[in-house]
Amino acid sequence: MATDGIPNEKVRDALRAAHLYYLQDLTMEAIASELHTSRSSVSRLLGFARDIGLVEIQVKSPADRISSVQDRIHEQHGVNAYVVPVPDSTAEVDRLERVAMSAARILGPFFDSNMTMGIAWGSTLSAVSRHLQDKVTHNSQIVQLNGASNAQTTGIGYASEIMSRFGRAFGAYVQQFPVPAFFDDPRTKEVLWRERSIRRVLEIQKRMDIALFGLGSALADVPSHVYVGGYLDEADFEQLRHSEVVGDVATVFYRADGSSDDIPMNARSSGPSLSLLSKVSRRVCVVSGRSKLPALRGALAAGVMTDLIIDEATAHSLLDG
Amino acid sequence: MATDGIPNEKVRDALRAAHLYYLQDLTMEAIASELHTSRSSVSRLLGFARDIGLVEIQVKSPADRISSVQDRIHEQHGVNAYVVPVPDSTAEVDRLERVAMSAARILGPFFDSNMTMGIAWGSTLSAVSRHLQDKVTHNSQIVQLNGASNAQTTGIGYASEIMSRFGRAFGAYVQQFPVPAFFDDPRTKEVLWRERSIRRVLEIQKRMDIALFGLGSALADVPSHVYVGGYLDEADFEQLRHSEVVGDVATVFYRADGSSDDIPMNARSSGPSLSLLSKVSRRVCVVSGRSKLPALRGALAAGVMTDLIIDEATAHSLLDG
DNA sequence: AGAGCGTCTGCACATATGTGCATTCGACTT
DNA sequence: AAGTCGAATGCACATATGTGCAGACGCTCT
Repeated sequence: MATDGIPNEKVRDALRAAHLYYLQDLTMEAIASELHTSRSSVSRLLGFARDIGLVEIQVKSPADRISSVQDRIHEQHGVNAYVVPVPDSTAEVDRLERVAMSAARILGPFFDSNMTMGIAWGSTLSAVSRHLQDKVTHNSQIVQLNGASNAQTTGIGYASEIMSRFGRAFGAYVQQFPVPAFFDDPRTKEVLWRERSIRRVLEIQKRMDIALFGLGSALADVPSHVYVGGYLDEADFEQLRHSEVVGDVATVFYRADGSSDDIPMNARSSGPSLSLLSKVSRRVCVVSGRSKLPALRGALAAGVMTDLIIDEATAHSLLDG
Repeated sequence: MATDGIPNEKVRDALRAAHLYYLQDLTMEAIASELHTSRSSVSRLLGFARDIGLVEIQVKSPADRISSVQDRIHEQHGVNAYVVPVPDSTAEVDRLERVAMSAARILGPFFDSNMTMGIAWGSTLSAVSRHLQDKVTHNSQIVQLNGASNAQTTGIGYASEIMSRFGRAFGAYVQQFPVPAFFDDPRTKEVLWRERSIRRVLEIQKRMDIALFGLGSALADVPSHVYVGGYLDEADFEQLRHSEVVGDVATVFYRADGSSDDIPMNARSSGPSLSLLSKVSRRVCVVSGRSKLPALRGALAAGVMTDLIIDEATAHSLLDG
């Protein structure tokens, strides 16, 4: 069942309240008397209705796009841009939070029944997962794009929490990917990739309709989760520097020109190769913060995304540079 | 221009405010400081944003339809039903008002650029027109379905006000139909229908993508606008009674079984014949109040509508009877 | 029956939002 | 330059909405 343990009656009331409030502009007071309950209950009921996704609010830019920034990004880089307004003064953390919230809202309409969405993991995705609006879908699934365990931990807690938040929000089946983020030996990966249990996941990945990911910025001042979680050692870093890596998508690395060939680390990565990724019809990238700029430029050069959700300041920098 | 005399800057701010408020859940206070203005201005800005249709709020019934009423109506009568929740105790006038408000909201998504919508006129349509949400469309038009003038007045004020409200809300071109609601002599109609200026309108009607109308209930306790506005005289009423008429759509009459042949009054009516109307792909009917029930049954029998927007009580009566 | 537990309710209060009004600002007229 | 008008602003107040809390209610378990 999609409607877990929630009494059907409550949903019915919530639906009715939402209808009266949002479609008929009644005040909560009026709705309360109509439902024979107190105003405060109505307030809570409406909150519930929003939570379970009975109410969808869209903000549409008028046909004559105000935010020409989005258009210019589209022209220059061929991706659909969603520029999230955030004042420059905002702290980096808040900025990510706000971009993530918008991303979660934008994502809603993208995902629907009978679809498969692949998601990476990291601080960006974690933030997005915390702001997802519920939306009922059927026969849909969420699949993890790259492994999360490392020498220290299984990484289960972090990555799988992201996964399950997505699964819960959409009522989708969640397919974990229980492999390490990076293998010590590329041959291990090759062997493991032949296992049926793994191939099943790889097959699902291959059929996904949407991919959702943030960007890792290898050597930026604000290192991404992959770079501080004990996934890589000093030798690995040295190797990345030597390969002139500027960023990664789902633990697959690339250079400033978008190329990702002959980067030894990729043979050890559990993530989907960029060429495989680019077969997905919709590839949504969420970026927040100027420190991601080099990684973003590389990712754009690689043509890794079709849709970009980005904060205002970084969007401007992207165009200025 | 679609964006009349509104300074572009205001729209930009409104869009930004809407984004921050609806998509990032900021408080108006926070938005005010971000836009360097006062909280009250933000409140007004958001109101403006809603007015010009930057914000769209949808209430979606979950897949497992709560309101089985809609489904049952669909099964029994083959039309898409939208049941508007209204308590039974509500006065007839308020009821119409609330149904109209919901209708206006439901209508929004139906109409888009490059479309033509034909509309009737009457108290129901008038109410709907007063609650329309703005929506920017291009190359779209609104066409009047039936004439509005009578022996006393040209009817211009009333009908054309409805028309122009629709036109304004959608930024659509408005095509009036400057003929009497009923001709005294059917031959006058025949002759006039050959005039090029009239044929032009008839051509537009023929190509419309949506038709929107209420129902007239001929002999009900609450007579419709047509029946009190001096459009018909006592002889006409007698004739209608004799023809066993139960209602009308855009001044075209029909019987309880849905038939409309051999009703003399129809030869004098300026409205589109039911057979012509039924060629329109989407035909939306708005009904409020139990007194419309006989007219509604007849209209359903005639298969005149594809979508029905109706108040709860009347919907129940429809199923019960 | 009665204790234990979690959920739901309405109250009272804390916040957040809407709006009349007087004032200011700018564009345009005389 | 002064005058006129309308739009835009912020203040103060009126409404509307959100939420902590204590009590009520309906369970289960003993």
